[in-house]
Amino acid sequence: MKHLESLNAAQRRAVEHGVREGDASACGPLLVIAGAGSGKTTTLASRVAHLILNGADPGRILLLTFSRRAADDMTRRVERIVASALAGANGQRFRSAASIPWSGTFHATGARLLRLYADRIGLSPSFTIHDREDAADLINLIRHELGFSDKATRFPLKATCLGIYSHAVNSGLELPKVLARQFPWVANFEAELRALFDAYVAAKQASGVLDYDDLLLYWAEMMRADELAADVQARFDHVLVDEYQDTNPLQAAILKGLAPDGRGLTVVGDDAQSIYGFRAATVRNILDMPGQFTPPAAIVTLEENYRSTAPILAASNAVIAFAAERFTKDLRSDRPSAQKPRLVTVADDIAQATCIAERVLANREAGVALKSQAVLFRTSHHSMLLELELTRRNIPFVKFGGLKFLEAAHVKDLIAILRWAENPRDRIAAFRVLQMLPGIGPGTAAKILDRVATGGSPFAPLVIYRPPAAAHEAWPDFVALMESLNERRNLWPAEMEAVHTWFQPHFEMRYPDAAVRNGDLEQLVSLAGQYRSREHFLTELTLHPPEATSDEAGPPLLDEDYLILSTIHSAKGQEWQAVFVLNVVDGCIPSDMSTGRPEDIEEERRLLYVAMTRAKDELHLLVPHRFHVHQQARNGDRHLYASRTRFIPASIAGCFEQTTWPLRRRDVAVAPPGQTATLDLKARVGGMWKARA
DNA sequence: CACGTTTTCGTTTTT
DNA sequence: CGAAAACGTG
Repeated sequence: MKHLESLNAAQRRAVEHGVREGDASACGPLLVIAGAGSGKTTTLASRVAHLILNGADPGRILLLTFSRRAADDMTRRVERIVASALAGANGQRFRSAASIPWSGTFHATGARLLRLYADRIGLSPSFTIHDREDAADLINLIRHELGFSDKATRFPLKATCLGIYSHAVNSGLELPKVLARQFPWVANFEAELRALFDAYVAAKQASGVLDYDDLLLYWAEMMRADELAADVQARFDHVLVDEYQDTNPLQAAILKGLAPDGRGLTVVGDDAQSIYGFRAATVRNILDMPGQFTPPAAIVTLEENYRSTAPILAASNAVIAFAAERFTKDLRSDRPSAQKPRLVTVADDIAQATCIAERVLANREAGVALKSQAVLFRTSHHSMLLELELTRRNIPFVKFGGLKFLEAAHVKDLIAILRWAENPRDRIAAFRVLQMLPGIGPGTAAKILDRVATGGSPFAPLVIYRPPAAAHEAWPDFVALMESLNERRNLWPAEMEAVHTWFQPHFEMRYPDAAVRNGDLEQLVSLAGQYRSREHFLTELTLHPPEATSDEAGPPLLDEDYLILSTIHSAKGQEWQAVFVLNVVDGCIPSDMSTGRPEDIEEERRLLYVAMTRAKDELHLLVPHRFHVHQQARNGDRHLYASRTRFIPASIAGCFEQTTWPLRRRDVAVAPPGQTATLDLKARVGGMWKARA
């Protein structure tokens, strides 16, 4: 068949596993270990297409991916492969027939199934979903109610509490173990935390609300109930999971429930790219997968790298070779190149930004579009200075990761109104909404909330409520809005317009910089038009928040050219011709936050490996010797010195071409590759007086 | 009890 | 430095 011709032998084995001519019904479990750039997406998409072409029903395939983007990408490819395999015949008809209705992240799929089965598991089908911030706010509320916020006790903050809870749920470990392993400094609060979590679960249930972890937890519980489990299993003939190295024990349990005997199960991943340990992901999932079944799952390993040049791959392999545990073999490339990846020493973080801006522009002159170049970094704020420099030079860019659009207070305000209307029991949404009115604070809001009924007309009691004097004027309009939303007097997305109109004056009153923030609201309103219903809009937005932010007002046009800025985590699965990695320095990679335990260090090493293996032709690792500490008084000039990351010791420095920037003829002549660069004092001294932002 | 001002504190990655 | 907690005032 045509779609198999372009695959190599291993890829082909993975694609064809268990499929006989015209019969895809008897596939045993399959594990595909897919090294970076080994054509993983192509292979997985080809397998799905192959299943369909051999009679599998696309509607009975479940495709679990790591992100929404990966899901979309995958389904597009499947459609294309199927269509082209049938070209000339009835390809057009197949294109739509090949779309995969059940594809998405674990969380989104969980939400969808839970809504479907809501009345059978005692959930309201109009449950709303708390994002990280909402969940933390609810925990905080309880933390205060239980009196854990006394100043003397130094009880963990809301985000830490939620982190502990989340880790316990996702890892399936007992609380003491979680505390000992991940949060030793608060281990003495075990009893209090237990009480807090108990009350937190009760509060969520009383509010008709699920948090991210619940989407997995309830799904997993559902798969433990025989009758429901059988029902869900019967929906799917094939279950395929991408990026399996970044799943956690809870997700593994769900998978086991979906395919207890492994029939129709395919998982794909690379243990060397496991970088979500902080979310309780564990490589054990992928390593132990084959042995879960009798007979054990078949294993196919993809080791041919089609992405990077040989020198880039050699350097990446050298970095990962130091990993404490390694399970896959080194990757091979057949793309020779004379150019080694560059290890560029710069004076400080300002020089780093200048260096990249110039190099990016030079590349573009040489014909490499901005879109084919990416700057990667460990943490979101590492790109701050670069963003300033790019803006100064009018170089357009889009930044992935460190999502801020949905976290903006005014955006959350608007969404909270919709969410409260959707689920009148959602306390956190209600709290937020009520306090937007003048004269209403936490106390009054709580009082009002007790009056909101759960029955047929939940907002009716508000009509007769007498608000504090300051809120008197705004009250009738507000109640009218909530009632109209509850009764769905306007169709979606007209509802959104109504909410926006009501919110506008309060918004202007509340935020002194309303003019600046207004664009976000308009964007939100126009975004609403893209969703079929209020529920769909709310769910999608919390589960798949817009992942990119741009330096320009609106989202960049598709045909525009822009540079990619991304956290390494968000760069997963992607590739670019030229890749720049910022701050390849101890304290940044590895982050000084996670140098405590050996496992943390190992994950940071894999992070660098992931960053490096994104590059096709050109890779620059930047090593600033000095950077400004960001936590200081305005105009401060405190800075600290850093040294090259421990993951690139002298013994493998020969894999890189070492340069300094700005490049001087002298440096090129004096420092042969493989030797540590000489200290560039001039650049340092010169850098001292450079204008700072 | 709301709301403005002062003080303290911590500080990644994301569904 | 910025967010969140603590404090003080009307």
